[in-house]
Amino acid sequence: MLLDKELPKIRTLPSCTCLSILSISAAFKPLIEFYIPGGSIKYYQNVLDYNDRMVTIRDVAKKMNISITTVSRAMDGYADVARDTRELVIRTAHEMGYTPNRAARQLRRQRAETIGYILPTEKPQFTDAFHSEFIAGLGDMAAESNFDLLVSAAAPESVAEQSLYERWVQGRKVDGIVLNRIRLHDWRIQYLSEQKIPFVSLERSLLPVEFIGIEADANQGFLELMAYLIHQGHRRIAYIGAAPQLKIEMDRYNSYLAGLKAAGILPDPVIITHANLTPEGGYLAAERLLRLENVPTAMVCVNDLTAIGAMHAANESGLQVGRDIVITGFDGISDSAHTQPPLTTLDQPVYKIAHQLAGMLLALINGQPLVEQQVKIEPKLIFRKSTGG
Amino acid sequence: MLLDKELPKIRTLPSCTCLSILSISAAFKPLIEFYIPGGSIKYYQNVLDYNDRMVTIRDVAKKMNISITTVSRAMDGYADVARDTRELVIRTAHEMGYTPNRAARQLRRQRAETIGYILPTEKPQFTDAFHSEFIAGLGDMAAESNFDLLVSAAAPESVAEQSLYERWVQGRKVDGIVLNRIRLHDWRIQYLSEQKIPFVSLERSLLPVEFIGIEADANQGFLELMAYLIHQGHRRIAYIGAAPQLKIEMDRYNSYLAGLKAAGILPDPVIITHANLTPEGGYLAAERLLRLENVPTAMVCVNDLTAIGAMHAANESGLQVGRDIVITGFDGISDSAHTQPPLTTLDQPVYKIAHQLAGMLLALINGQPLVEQQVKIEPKLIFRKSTGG
DNA sequence: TTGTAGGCGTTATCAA
DNA sequence: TTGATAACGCCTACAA
Repeated sequence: MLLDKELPKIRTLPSCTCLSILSISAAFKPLIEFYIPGGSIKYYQNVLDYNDRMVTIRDVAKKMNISITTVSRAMDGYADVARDTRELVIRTAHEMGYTPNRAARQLRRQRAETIGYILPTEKPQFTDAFHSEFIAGLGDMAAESNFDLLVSAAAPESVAEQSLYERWVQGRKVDGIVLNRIRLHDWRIQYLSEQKIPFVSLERSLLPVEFIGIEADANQGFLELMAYLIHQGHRRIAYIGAAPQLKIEMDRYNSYLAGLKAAGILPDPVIITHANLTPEGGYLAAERLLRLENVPTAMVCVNDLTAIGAMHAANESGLQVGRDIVITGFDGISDSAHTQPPLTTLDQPVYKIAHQLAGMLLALINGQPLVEQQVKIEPKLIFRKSTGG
Repeated sequence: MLLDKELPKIRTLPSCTCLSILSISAAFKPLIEFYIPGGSIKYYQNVLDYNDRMVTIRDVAKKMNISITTVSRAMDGYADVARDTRELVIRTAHEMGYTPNRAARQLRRQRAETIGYILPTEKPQFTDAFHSEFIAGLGDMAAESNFDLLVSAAAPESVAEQSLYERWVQGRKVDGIVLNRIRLHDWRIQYLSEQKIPFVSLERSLLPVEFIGIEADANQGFLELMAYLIHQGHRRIAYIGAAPQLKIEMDRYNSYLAGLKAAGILPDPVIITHANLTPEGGYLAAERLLRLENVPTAMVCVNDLTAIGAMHAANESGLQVGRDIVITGFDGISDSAHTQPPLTTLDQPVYKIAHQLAGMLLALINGQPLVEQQVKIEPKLIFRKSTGG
């Protein structure tokens, strides 16, 4: 089957990012049988018949007349290979198109070379641009260190979520985990701490556990936003939040309250409401608000998707957003620029945040010292038409 | 280091989906050194100190007093294990929390157990909901067969794209590939055919290569859509398409022309324009159209994102979409329900399409017979406010 | 129907 | 500074 193989052509291999979906459940593969005319049964194995074999470390070693050990160490950058040897090895490997076999390496190293992230959503159809950007950021950084990023989805506080984390941790599917949408008393943080598996998080919890990660400081921007609205003359400002046990909800809600307080406005529980971070949720919440006797003149939403839903509801009620009512978001997802009217929002550099977060996690995994354990980021206020002006 | 380990608790393992990002470039890991007081140097290896070892096939075999062979075959569903043995093995494995080690399996099988998909975009920040759903669909199906899905991004017809496909194919990163956004004369199809690596595609090319995949039939829906617009009285219907070498562009454009023809309307090249499937592109194209002397009264867009951008432009020109001008999309992404006004579109079940596509690819990879090689799907017309009504 | 043994490609240990 | 060798966990040809 193997022909005299031609070596792959020389090519540069720019680093790249790849998403990969994998299943964790045990593999019970269906049996495939072949009924041979003679009557015997064979197991069909593999149809692929590529035209050449993979280039292995042995091929490189043989070509250079050195041992595979040396090749391996040279490639991995160990100090105990002669400078010349290393350079030659790397060049030759490159020319031959050799890439270390990932499976073999993982098997030997007993590391997954993978970091994990579990989307806090019901379905894997994550239509929130926040998630896409977040994943892209994580993935790119992981790729830079030749790590995989494993992503799955599970509803927050569900049984599925718990068993997913357990499987990833206990089954060594991942060497570290990125957390997002932290809850105030988050079992995940406690669990991962106990299991002594490296993790980082966007937002901290209230648990007395050392926080390593990034925190977006909603306060400053929110105060500015509220001040702006109040300066415009708004006194009846509604709030559409998320589940109260979320850290972001607590932060943003508190900032909302602080904004009111700064202007001497008493919060009205009637126009303080909670949705679920989706357009659908925002739509329903806004609909309710708009049916009130004393309709609010502004709606401050906990994220952009909620705001998009709220705008939908407002429009349906015949209100022109930006003129009859004012709506704001939070996140700065790219869609927010193309809503009608474009959405005023607090812009977070989601991609960059995720990128840095993954970097911190990788440092943790590799036992490297972290320059900053706790990073703070200030979202930037972007004024668009949804708040008039 | 290893303590007397407690066996993991019993738990059910529902199948799950995971995205994983991985880098393909050769791994030149930075050297990490340890300066020990004595003066010697040690190589830092692994910080993790989990509390127990992984459960291997040997553990299961030992516990049951049978050979690992039997365990392996029972787990894989081979026919030559006694029914009782198999059941006992599976139950025991389950109880012990045993999951076959993926790396070892891949190494031995010489298969990546991975299918690949390269996003036809510049950046990995895929903000198009179409992509998210497509990926989710692929991933879920892959997961069902315990396959990974490798995802990366490269601009169509770029050098990066070509080298990415080459690396995946030649380096055996994937066992099969899913293609999307087919070009009329698509080098990928020719290349993958030559390399004899299994692949499936959404849309076919014009190349004389056997087509295995799914094709969305734009024609019927588009004709209905055009008929509807014309029935509403529209005579000047603009078209905002994509790059002309795309198969979807050809199909949808032809359907647009057919729709005009059916009503005896001559196409006007001035209001036939091309964008790039993004909101930004749609915005720019629509802006140009709206500056014409003889402004079109309707804009038919090649996809939802283009339509969203077009709506943005129309709104900025002071036009009320649905009343002053009519705009339509294609895809039925979830955002399209929350635009202002909600978008009339041709809805494709993207998730389901991707799911089925991956299923076909897996069958191909496993040498299983395909029930249907060529599947046709008819997008459903969804009328919303963007076309009045 | 079950068990034995060899090897997939890599890295780590130890000796040279 | 280098090389021989033994695992890592799994699958499978072959023998029993």
